[in-house]
Amino acid sequence: MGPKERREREREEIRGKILDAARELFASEGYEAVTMRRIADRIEYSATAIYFHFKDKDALLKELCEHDFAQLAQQLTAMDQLPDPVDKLRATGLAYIQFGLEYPNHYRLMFMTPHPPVDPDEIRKGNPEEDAYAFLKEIVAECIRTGRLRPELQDVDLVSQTMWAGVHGVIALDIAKCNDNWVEWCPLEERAAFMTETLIRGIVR
Amino acid sequence: MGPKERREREREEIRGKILDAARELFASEGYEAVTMRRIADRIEYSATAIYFHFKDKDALLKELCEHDFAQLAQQLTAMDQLPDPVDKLRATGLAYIQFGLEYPNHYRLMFMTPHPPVDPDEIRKGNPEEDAYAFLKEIVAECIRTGRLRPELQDVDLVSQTMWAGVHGVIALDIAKCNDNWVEWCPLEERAAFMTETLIRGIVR
DNA sequence: GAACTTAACTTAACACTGTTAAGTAACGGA
DNA sequence: TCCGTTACTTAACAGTGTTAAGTTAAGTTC
Repeated sequence: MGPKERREREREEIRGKILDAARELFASEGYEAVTMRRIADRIEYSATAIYFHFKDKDALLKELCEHDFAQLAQQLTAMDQLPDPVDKLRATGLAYIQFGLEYPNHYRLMFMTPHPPVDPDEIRKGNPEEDAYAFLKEIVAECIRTGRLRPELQDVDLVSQTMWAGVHGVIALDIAKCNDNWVEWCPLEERAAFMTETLIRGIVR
Repeated sequence: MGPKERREREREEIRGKILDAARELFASEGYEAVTMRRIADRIEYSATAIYFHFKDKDALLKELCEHDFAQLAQQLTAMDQLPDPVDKLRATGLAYIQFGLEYPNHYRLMFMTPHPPVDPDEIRKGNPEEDAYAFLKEIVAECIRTGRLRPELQDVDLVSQTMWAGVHGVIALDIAKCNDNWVEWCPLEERAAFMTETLIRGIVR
């Protein structure tokens, strides 16, 4: 169906090129350090060309984050195959920390930087395939349902948010303070393992 | 002793004015949103005048952070009067979260933003009066010494860093995600209490 | 008391940022 | 062939942190 579709495809292609260049630069140097002009240089366009594909720099970031959120959710759902729900919980926590360790700059933008609230229209939560928090909640709910947690723990959100905060604390503190010679840091894997283990010990029956 | 000291005093005075203006603006609007020119406007000086008192914008931030670190340590040490070491640990965790809640913008700069490593010369750690981490370590050490923790837990740093990461996770996630309508957040006090309680239950004998 | 030095500034400017306005060249459809 | 749309470019704007050069007042020295 002719040139109309070809142009659509070309447009999509350069959009992708912009995203790729931005992802690479953001990931290696951080959002603030990267300029529109440098992104444009990478793909041999002028800086203003980007504005024909994205509203502004934040829109670029937002799109990348959405992709990363989905990727995180996908990596976590791999833990769903474990038979024991408490094992699932532990493995999910460790996988979460690993994600942060692997993509620290993405993690910073996703979870350590305040964002404007999401437009209620385009909120599409609850699908564990795309929503890591929904996945976590499902595991916690399963732990409660099968009687693995202390009987007074019935608030799925409270338990989920605390597990999340725990692993977030480990990786976020590491990202912000890894080259801080004030504290003699234990190896990250040790801290990750001990955090998940301690939280789980604190909630299981 | 004459005009020399008066000038020294005057210099100190405007230095303080700059710091006060910067603190107020940083705290209410965040570091990046505040410009040197606006700080200068507040105290009715030109922007360049600031550079006679501080090397650059980062130096301003660094000095403010140092002050805040000391204030945090001071607030935490108030918990030292509690008789029971485990109670101390719990109260310290809650006080830490309260500090973050009270000064979220300071907290962001202190603990959620990567900083260049501290110059080894001017590192002055270990004094619990000024060093919150040293204070935490002392409490954990006391818990271990008095046999309140599980016997296999002998690494003071690992336990301290995990307690820290836990409360950091609660407040850091709240600061970054408080206006995120994706997740239905439990009240912060609930999350704070449950985190400290769960971690403590996970480490006590 | 006049001349000189120094400290504490101010104004002007630089190199950069994200972003927008105005202009241009190529292409598809009538 | 003309026209309008699309996809861009160059030039420019307002704003940033920071520096260079000029100014003014005070203190010091002869």
